[in-house]
Amino acid sequence: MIQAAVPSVLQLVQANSLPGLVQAEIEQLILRGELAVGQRVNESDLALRFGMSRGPIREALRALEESRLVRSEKNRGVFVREVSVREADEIYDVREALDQLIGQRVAERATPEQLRDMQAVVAAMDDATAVQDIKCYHALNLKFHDMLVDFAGNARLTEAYRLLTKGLLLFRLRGLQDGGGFSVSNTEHKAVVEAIAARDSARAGRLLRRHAAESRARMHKAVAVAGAPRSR
Amino acid sequence: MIQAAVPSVLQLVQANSLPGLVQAEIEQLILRGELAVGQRVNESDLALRFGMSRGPIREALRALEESRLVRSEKNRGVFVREVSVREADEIYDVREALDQLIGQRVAERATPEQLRDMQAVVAAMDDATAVQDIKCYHALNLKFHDMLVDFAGNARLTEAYRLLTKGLLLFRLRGLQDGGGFSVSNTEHKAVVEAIAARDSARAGRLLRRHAAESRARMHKAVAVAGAPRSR
DNA sequence: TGACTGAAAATTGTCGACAATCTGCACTTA
DNA sequence: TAAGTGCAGATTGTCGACAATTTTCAGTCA
Repeated sequence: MIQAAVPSVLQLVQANSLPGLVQAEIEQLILRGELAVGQRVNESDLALRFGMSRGPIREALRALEESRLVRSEKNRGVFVREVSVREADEIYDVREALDQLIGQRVAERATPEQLRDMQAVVAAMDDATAVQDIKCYHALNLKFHDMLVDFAGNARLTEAYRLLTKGLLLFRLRGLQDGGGFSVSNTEHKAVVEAIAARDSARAGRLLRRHAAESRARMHKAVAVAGAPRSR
Repeated sequence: MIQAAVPSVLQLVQANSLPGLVQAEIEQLILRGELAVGQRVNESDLALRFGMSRGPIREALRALEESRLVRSEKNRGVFVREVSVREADEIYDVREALDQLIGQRVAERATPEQLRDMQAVVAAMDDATAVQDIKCYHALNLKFHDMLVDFAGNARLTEAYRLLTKGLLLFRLRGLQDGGGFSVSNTEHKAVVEAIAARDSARAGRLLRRHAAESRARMHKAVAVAGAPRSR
């Protein structure tokens, strides 16, 4: 059981397939911005980089295409997907609906331990705000929402939500940072956690939806400030 | 433009990649039940069947795995996914949230022509009900919901919704038909279309969500009647 | 100078082959 | 008879090679 908690590399390789592993690897490359948005992804390069043939790479890229992180043009290769403002807006529209559901379910189902975990992360974000450590804050913010969707206890919901989140991450890679207020954001987090602690399902849902809406508004503001970059 | 509306086979093959084509083909095989739920999918067989090597087949299967229509076990092959009652329930939970959003957006955005299309389908379902043509009714029902999500005008929403719908389709393939009432279902459809026609966004959303909830209840009823089949 | 042509290079798409692994079955043994 | 063992066949995982296509770029001509 202790071993299962921290699987060895051997176990990882044995359990997961090679294409699955490189899929995760390439995904990180994209999400960390090491593969630029819009850039073409060269199969041979990746094969060389990971020390394998192009077969597994192609399989991984097909999977990534299905999860909309890359798009593929016949005979021209696959490209890191560019997410437009319009598409980010669409994503937010869906995300608001899902966040409401998440808030409700977490309020209904979160264990006391999970509740403590959430409060801890929110407190950590307060600390990060105090020192103006924006990078740390962002990491914690991602973690917070990841926890929430996990604690909602619905695998399909998690899956759908993560898909959307990746799309948004991809959008942010296009260069615009969050528009100002990140202490504001944590105030919203606190209100959500409070509602969850009070087991007020409806309120938690409403607040988390509103949080998503505010986040979307901040995105729009950032876009406007950035001089309305190419709107496609 | 006329050609674009009905693309020739040649154009299809030129535009879409081979793996993409067989992906769609295999998906149909699964959704039409020709590949039994839980069954192992043999790569060589498929390669032979489609007259190509295993490479493109494997790529297609990876994509299908990402869209959760199959699962893959290392060195053992890929299997048509079995969707449990529990998972179907999870899907419905998400679907309710999305249906509400769909109802709202369609009420806001549907063109008069689209409205007429919806009314026509609902009328056709009435006809199917009159003749007790359950097969036709189901096809129309799928079409109706497909139209709705399209008319909501949000590509990401469409994508997420279709993913869930496929999961539900897969669940139904496990053998249980809808529990009774299918004229009841169309009454709900009519109410939704009415709200849309009245441009009452909130009501359309509420009604479509309720319709999903009723559908879920019918599913549960059918499962209970079918003697609580293995719950995994 | 600028646009066009065409060959060379690079890249993707597909295939067949072989290694690694699993499955089924006959055989052995207690 | 029942459990275990080991071999043969089937199946998946990966690779290197070649065909098809696109891209690049030098050379040509108006």
